Amino acid sequence: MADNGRSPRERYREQVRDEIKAHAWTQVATGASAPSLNAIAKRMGISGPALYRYFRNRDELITDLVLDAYRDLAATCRAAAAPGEPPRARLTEVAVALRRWALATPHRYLLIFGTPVPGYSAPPEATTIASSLMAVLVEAFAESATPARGPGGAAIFDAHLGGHQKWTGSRPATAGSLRRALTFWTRLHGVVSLEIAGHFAGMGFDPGLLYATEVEAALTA
Amino acid sequence: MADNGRSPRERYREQVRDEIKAHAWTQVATGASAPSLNAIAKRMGISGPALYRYFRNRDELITDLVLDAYRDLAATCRAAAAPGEPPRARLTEVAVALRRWALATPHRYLLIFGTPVPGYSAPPEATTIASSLMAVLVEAFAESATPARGPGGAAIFDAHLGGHQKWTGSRPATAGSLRRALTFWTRLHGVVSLEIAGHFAGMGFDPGLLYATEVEAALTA
DNA sequence: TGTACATCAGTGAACGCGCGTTCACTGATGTAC
DNA sequence: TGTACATCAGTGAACGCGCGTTCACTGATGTAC
Repeated sequence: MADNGRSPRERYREQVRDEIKAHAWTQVATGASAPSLNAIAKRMGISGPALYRYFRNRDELITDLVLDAYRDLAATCRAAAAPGEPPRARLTEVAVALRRWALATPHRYLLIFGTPVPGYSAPPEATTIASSLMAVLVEAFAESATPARGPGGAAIFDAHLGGHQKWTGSRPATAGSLRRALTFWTRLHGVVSLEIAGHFAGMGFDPGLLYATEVEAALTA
Repeated sequence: MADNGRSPRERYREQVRDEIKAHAWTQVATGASAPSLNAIAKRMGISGPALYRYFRNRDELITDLVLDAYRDLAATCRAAAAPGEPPRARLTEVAVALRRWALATPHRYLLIFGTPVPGYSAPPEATTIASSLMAVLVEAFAESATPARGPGGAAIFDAHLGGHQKWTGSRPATAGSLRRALTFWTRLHGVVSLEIAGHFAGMGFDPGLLYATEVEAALTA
């Protein structure tokens, strides 16, 4: 809509780039650990080399996909954490949004958090966005009523975390909030990733219910 | 050692099969989502088609790798759960063994629990072995002093689990034990899989310490 | 112990395929005067 | 408004490569008499 000052050519470029990425996603979605330039071109009714006008090479395409996925997930989680509500409700909603996002586009989730794509290494920018995602959790836990200096091991880990807060991005948080955000995150990922990979398939129970239980437990503990 | 009655030819066959699989593993370990028959053959100083004497096709090789990995992991976990000790100690040791196993051969862990190999679907036997793995946890939790009918959501999930115990294999267990085993497992996986995929890389803290904290929390909760 | 035969591991050529990427090119679109 | 030029999207041919898989074959090993 807001084509602010960009030339028609620039707008066209971006449009085609987006189209390429869209095809890349559907390709990844239908099996294929990583998208193939030639296959995308064929789907678009375009010659293979044409894609090199838009992406320097395959890695750059993947990088773009990864960053887009990260950004979208971060935005989704941030949107889910409505600032008005109490922290616990916010965290629950973030958790729900995360699973919904993962189930809607499992390949996207797996591209980020699954087995690393062979021969490809994520750009540093990805880490930055991941941090901003984590920040949503950290902030909520920081506001949380129970600072929850847990017993035993948790205290040790909190102490250990003292010098390692680079990953929250902006303002510092207590070690306890960092730890809670981190373990909250790993617990969500544990359930979601196993569900997506189909490891609950033969077990008969409802993964959504397991998830809800786990989320509640993680927030209560 | 115990070459019980097997003909020399049979022993040779098995030996070569093992060698092929060994090469497949090192290949998977050095990047490559799935092993390539031709590449393996080249490494073995053998022509490509020769492998078809030992595996019907590529899928059969992968299946063998997957099953071997499952079996090895199950055996490792079972061995770690020394029957003499109290359940809590056993569970801790299983957890430690699991992470050790995963870190020693990340590709093996990821082949089982990571992004599914495109175009390949695990054989039903894999599920069976996975169940036997889970049984180790279930048994320990069943013996555990605190049957821990958790508050709220846990009770709901326990009720839900009522009709879905097919995955423990042999003797039935209480829903509470199943649930605890299951969530224990998802929590371990959450940390281990993120660590292996390199998602703690930029964060500076010690993943082992996080893991220990998480294990303790999971057993205390 | 020796010979005849069956088994079967491994070869080399060939199949069709898809991959990423380069190159010199055509032709349309935009820009400057 | 029209012309000259520059930009740049897209093409088609070609590169070398690796993939899984089949086929007819050679030659060694094991088995039966």
